[in-house]
Amino acid sequence: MPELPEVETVRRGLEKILSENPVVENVVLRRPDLREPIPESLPQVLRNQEIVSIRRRAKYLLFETPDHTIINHLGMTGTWRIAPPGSEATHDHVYFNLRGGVRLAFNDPRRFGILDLATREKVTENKWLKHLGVEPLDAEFTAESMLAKAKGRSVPVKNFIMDQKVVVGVGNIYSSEALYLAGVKPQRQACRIQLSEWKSIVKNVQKVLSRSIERGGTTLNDYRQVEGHAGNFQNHLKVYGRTGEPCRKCREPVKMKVLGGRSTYWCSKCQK
DNA sequence: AGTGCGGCCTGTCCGC
DNA sequence: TGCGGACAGGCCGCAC
Repeated sequence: MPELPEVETVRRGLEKILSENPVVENVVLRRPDLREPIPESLPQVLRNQEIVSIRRRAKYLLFETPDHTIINHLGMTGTWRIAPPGSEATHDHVYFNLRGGVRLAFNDPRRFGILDLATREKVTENKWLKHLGVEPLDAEFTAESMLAKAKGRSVPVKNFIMDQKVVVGVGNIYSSEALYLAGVKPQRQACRIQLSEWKSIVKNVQKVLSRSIERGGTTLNDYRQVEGHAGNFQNHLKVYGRTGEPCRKCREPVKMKVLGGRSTYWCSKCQK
């Protein structure tokens, strides 16, 4: 589920809680087999450690102690929440008991999430992080660099901008949304996109991600902010999930087609 | 090397 | 109402 805006929203929620309760007194692993096993050493490594910062890289949350980084991916259905005594839930796989009495719970029904551990000095070599491309909200994400990377790439531009080795954080929802705003058909081959079109795609990827962060992300089913609130950006989606409904600009019914195994939405009149 | 597909899991929804 | 099947926002690894 969660793409960059949802992960960033969760990061901000966790940052608020951890700035007031920074010490993890202990960790409880209730179900350590997520997509890959949670490292057995995690509880002992985190015991009585201070979380000095919580960062985001791509769709990963990075909890940093003085010596270690905890790497967490929400998968499709992962959530963090404050879990007071008595609020235990099915699929609560991990608890962080914070000094001060707050308990954080990681809940993930589909268990596509990731919880991994690295030393801070080796974190960039971690298997989940080492191949990641550029951050879309950073200055290095430019039309010129996308044009260069797309050379020789025949995949649809929509799948290309979802490729985490190219640019991170853009998933199935925001790729369709950004290409709609840019007026570019999602099925066009990446290598055929002109520089002027890349300029619009870059600008609109940044715009849609920023606006979704401002609205606390997109909640379709599972995604929740740490405080339990739904996001709001689902009310601002232009094409995603709107098959057959009128385009908000030209009233043409929105089209849907599976590209690279993922549902893709576009307006056949507004996107060239 | 690049591409496309299967697999990982569970929950929900739709049609019969 | 019950059941089977399709589908869901991610990402890796594998064949071609």
